[in-house]
Amino acid sequence: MADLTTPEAQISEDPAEAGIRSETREVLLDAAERLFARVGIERASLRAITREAGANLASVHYHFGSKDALIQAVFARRLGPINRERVELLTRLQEEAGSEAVPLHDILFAFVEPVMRMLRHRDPAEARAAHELARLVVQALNDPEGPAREIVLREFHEVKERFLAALARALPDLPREDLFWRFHFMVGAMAHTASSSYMVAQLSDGLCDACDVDGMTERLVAFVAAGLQGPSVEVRR
Amino acid sequence: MADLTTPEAQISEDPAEAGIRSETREVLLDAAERLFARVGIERASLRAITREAGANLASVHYHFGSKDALIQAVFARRLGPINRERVELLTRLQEEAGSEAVPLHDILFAFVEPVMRMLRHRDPAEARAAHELARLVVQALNDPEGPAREIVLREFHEVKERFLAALARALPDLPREDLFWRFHFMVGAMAHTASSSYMVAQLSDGLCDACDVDGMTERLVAFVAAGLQGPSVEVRR
DNA sequence: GTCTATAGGTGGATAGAC
DNA sequence: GTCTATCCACCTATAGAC
Repeated sequence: MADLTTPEAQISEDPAEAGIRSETREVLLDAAERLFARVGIERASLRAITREAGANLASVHYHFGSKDALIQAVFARRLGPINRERVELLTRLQEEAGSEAVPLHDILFAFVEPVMRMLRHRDPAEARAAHELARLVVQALNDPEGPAREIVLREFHEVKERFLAALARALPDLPREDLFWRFHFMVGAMAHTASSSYMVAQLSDGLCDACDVDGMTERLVAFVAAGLQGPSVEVRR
Repeated sequence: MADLTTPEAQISEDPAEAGIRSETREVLLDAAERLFARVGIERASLRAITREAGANLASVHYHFGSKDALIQAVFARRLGPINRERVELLTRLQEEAGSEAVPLHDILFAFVEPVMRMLRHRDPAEARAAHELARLVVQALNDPEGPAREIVLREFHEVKERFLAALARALPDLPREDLFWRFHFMVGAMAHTASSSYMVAQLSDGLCDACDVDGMTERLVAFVAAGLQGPSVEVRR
């Protein structure tokens, strides 16, 4: 992160080697991610990770400083691009809309698309890895003592603010209190879908196809849109 | 579980002692639950649990056989009653409805009420414990190698089947494929709400009150009901 | 930057006295 | 049923040679 001098840059001049991109740091991140998905973050020992990476046990401490820092790096590497893209998509929509509010459906789509694109990956192994990453994020979010929770929340912060503002404009008649609650319900539905969509396949005995990411996305957006637009309830206090 | 002989029964004749219910087994379960919530399941060592319980390290192995068995017992003890009550509430609704379909709102309410009742506990410490239990359940569900996942799924199985059937009757025009997907979205919204409702308070800068469990429940049910009843999307394959 | 060796600690489990 | 003492596997982290 603070690696501004990039002392490795002068080494790999070989074009073939540059194509393979097998720098230890990256290989370690890949291996860690794979193992986190397979056995869980806590249970993935540095010994197992470095073995998987074909690297030395001490290399993790050289490149990251600690296991916790490695964990954080794994999450930051994935979540950064996704959340940046969410914000960029929304920005583009707002530019197109000019002084109008962005349509609800478009906002929701911009929110889920960057995640769903990962799940839709052509390579089944990559798609599976994406599902497991989503699962890891939910796991991290529900582990208050875990080292990844903070990263996930920080990476999500700007997304949350921007999309809440956009939703407030798209749903001008919805009381702010309802907006916050419904945003929360929406995040829950989406997180559970991204992390456990395979469950729908077994729940429906194969009728629903979790690999049909586009269909899943459309259904999810439709469900959430209907929920957001529903009537406000009278809440007696 | 297979404790049919109950060899302890002959011991505590004292009425005062019976009221306190301080049998080691139960004390261990309480202590474990408390520690799981505080530091996470994996990070709660048997040493810390038995210290918290005022019991001996070896007592866990005597009463449960292993740490994994203790973990499973903690979850089973809580989830059993909740899920049994969900089913009972639904059964009662169906008896009242006779040959009619149970109204959607009532079905949803029966689904969430037993969970929300825990969160609404008068004692703030108990209410907090309930939130953390919900968080533990979500955590367990997202940890494929964890010993609690299987228990959670097994305890939920009958609930799932019963409520899916009831929803199918309440929403006769909804294609089955949509029903499965929307049920999944619903579970996600509810799980995230039960486990992380405190986030809404900080998200809304205090405007939303996560302690107002009744208001939260009504909003959640309204959101999900609107989502379930929304129009089916045309999905191109 | 990589690797070996090892320090220093904690974990779950169990044998056997009481 | 309870408790002590102990086994042994495994972990992260680091020092220091190359």
